[in-house]
Amino acid sequence: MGKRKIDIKKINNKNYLKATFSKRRKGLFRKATDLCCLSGAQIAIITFSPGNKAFIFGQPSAETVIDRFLGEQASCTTADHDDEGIGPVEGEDGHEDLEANHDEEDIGSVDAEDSHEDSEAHQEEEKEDEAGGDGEKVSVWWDEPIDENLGLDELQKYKGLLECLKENMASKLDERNKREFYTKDYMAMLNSEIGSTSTTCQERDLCD
Amino acid sequence: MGKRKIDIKKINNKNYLKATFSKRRKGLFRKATDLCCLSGAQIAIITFSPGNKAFIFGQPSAETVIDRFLGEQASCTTADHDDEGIGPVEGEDGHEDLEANHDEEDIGSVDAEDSHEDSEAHQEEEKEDEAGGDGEKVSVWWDEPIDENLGLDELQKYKGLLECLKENMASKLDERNKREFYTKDYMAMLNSEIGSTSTTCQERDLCD
DNA sequence: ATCTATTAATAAAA
DNA sequence: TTTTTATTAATAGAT
Repeated sequence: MGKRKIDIKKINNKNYLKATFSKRRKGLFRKATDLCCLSGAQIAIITFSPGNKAFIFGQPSAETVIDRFLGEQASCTTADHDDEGIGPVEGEDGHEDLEANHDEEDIGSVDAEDSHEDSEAHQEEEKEDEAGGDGEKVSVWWDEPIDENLGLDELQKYKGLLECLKENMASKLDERNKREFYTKDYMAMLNSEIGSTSTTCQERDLCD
Repeated sequence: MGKRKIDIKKINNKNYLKATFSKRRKGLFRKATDLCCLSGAQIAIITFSPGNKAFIFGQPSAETVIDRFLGEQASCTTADHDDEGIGPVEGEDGHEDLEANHDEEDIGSVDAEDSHEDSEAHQEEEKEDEAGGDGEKVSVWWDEPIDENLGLDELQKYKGLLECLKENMASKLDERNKREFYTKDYMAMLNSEIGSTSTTCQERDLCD
């Protein structure tokens, strides 16, 4: 879509890569915005740039959608012997496929509510340090500090999420690992300090 | 981008909504594919259609990226008094913003590895029930049963994830809720049956 | 960072 | 429906 067609293959020139990632990441989020506004879909996008920086999109919030996804993943079909999909996500149709395995996506009942939710989909906070801010940009809800999205009411969902994750894992672990997981890790969690606000989890090497 | 420009506002016509969601959801995933291939970024997209069906995109897998996101969220800045971003995600640059608050995204060191990963980004599994399958479509890794992605090795990450979530929540809860959360929910988890493979989590009403 | 030539995505029609 | 076409939208390369 430019002055010349490019191959979709790894870009090695660093400057070109940077420019391309920036442009296309914004384009991706814009597409997600449009899709949310048009259809009322809930979408979360987590992007780790080549430099390992996170860019998050979420409608209504990334956490909300992630929780829903993880919760539904864990809530139902946790059998480990069949090879069909999970299929816990069903609103009102009669299908049973969680993923889009065929073209007819599904829509559900949406024509009952009229068009009155395109405004709440534009709560921008994009801080662009460009010179001439002519103010024609509308608000987006991505690129905001994650803490903003982690309101206390989100915590209620984490409670359920953790339970769901537990169930999901429990069904996958063999007895030995189950025992180890439950006893060691959960007990460690219970016994650990919970008052300090800046405890770190040494799963990643990104914070030192 | 069609024969006529459309407003980006809620579509009420059900058939049009269905067609539009389908087309644009595919377009969104295609854009994500391109961005991954071009830049080597890790991306996860979780989409709940208006009919509450989930469509998942993930490179290398949705779970991988989600885990990374939740882990980094929880691992660092869990203070609840300042209004700046979290900023735990730093690869090698000197920046400190987790979210894209300015245009210069960041890239990192990527020119070391040559272009040899456009092939692994195309493991399609899209089961299209179209008549003339001329086989010119390449593989994608979205739309696959989630169980496929939930290999046992993913479970290792959930262990860390749960710890991180715990830390993240602990710093947010006030003492009363902390006590309740830790004692009630975690103890319930510890005491619950973990052998049955199809336990359900009653957080959602999607599975009955 | 902005502009513009060009390709890519897609709304409406077939 | 799926496919085709007329248009708009996204963006590669240049400024």
